[in-house]
Amino acid sequence: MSEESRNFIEREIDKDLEEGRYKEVVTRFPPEPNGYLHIGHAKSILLNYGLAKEYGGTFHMRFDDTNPAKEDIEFVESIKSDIQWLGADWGDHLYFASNYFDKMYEQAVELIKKGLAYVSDLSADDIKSTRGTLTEPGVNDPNRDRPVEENLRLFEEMKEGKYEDGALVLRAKIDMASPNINMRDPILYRVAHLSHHNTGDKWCIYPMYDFAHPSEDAIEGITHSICTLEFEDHRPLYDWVVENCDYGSKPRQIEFAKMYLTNVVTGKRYIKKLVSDGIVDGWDDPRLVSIAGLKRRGYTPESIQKFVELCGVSKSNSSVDYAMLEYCIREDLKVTRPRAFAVLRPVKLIIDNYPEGQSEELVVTNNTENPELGERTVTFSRELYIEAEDFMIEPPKKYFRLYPGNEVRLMNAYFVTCTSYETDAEGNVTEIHCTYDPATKGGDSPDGRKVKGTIHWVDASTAKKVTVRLYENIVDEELGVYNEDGSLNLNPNSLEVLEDAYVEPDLAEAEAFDSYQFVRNGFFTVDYKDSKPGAPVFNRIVSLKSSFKLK
RNA sequence: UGGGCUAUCGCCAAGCGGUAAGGCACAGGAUUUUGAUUCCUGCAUUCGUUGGUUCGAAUCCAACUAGCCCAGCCA
Repeated sequence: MSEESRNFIEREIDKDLEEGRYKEVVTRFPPEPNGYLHIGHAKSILLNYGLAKEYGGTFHMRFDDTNPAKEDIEFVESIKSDIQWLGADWGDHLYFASNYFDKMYEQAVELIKKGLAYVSDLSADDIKSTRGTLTEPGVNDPNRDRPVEENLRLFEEMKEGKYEDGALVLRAKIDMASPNINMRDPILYRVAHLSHHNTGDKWCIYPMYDFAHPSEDAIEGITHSICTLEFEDHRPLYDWVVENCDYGSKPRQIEFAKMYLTNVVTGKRYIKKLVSDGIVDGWDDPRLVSIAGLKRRGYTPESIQKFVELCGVSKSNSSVDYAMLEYCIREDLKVTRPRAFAVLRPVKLIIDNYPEGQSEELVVTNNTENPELGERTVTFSRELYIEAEDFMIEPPKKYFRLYPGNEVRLMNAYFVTCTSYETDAEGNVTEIHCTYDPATKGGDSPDGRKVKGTIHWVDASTAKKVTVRLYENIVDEELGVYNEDGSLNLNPNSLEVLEDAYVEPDLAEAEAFDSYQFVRNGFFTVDYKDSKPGAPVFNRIVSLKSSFKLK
């Protein structure tokens, strides 16, 4: 209700529209297909998509595939599906930078004709050494004044494959003394005899980012090219290309700060190593913050959309508290998913005064906050499983769950009073005995008697045994994933597998990605990778905000 | 050190010359058949620092300070 405040990008766009610089808004998300998308990309995707939608404009999906050395078709598909899953719909606006190679080549030729670009035979080392430093200007390339005709001939020969990789490059003629290093005659094209996933062997010269990106934007009629802060220094060059080439449209670049998250591994280098070392089981391991990982962990697109919204957009480097992401998924799942009983660390509860062999059915509400989620029937009988932590032999102060002599409510069922318990040789509780009050069916006492504790349970005669995985973020970034000597510095609690958890029988038939709130245990989803009908694996998406902790 | 950018509560973030929004986190309290949720309440006399302009500044000016980015034939 109070979103009158517009971020700085919206304000810029408003101004552009008012002043008539643009008539519409066209944005794009331009990943290079060289890896998987992570939570940071989600911000860029949703920002670009959201802006287009907000202004009734168009959103383009474009692969910035100008460097075959680093790219792979494998990533094209994964990126597309991640973006689709996130909810950014590009309609039929799917593009590949490589499809513009002809147009870019034409414009490069035009630049040569205008005397704004030249072919250089300097080696990579020479180009580097003549570029100057942060404080000293560079010196002019000896090829700088090569006649236009000769430049044209050489550039065409570059295209025809007459030169080895690295032999020649096309440079823009700008200013070797510019304080902005990007403007010191940047390279526009390099020779690379590489086969491209889209254009095959058609090209052996490829455009550099600084020439390709503004070209792509202009060709597609992008109005607002929104990118991250590190490209701020490139904007003068972006504008130079837009001004000096004739693509028929003039996009403008606006930069925003990347998003970082606390308490997660974001470094691509680390993640790659974790994957290749087999520490995690792929790019979609639920402990990672890749889009695929978050999806497998059970995060919903809606929760990520909300997260991005909540974080906002600015130009100051920031690192968002991971708790914010957890808040968003709780907020979403809380009212959209049914709540069910699951006992993660079971201990048997026997109701001594409940007739042996008897069983009854209880109707319970799936989500007390959202009646639309309906009701279900659960069975109740003499032997149940309850959470081991819901019973203590010697309770501390303020513990109001089960202990000898205490009465609690079995949620949706009856009041029970603990009468005795049994332990094994090590003193672990193996069995708890109690008596129930038949008059309290449903969980209310007709005599108005109150109990302080309510615990959840499953019927031992019908419950299904399942595997539950409790994930933590894989590591505290400050500790580093790997130590300097290469040894692993892994959070020992990053994955805990519980083999003998029990759930209500219906949950054993759950479909992949179904998610549930397990009463007092948090939010879980069925893992699509490992689950089989009748023996699902549940991943914990997020735990509840807090629970009773012993001192 | 040259250039570019940023600095508002533990973490995000509004604010754009008229006297510090909001969210997360946290802490109290109330309700509760999830120690969850919900519901109240509290949480920056102060906006990186120091000066200046002004009746009035987080907002304008100046000088400092700190952090991030740039010297790939990567994007």
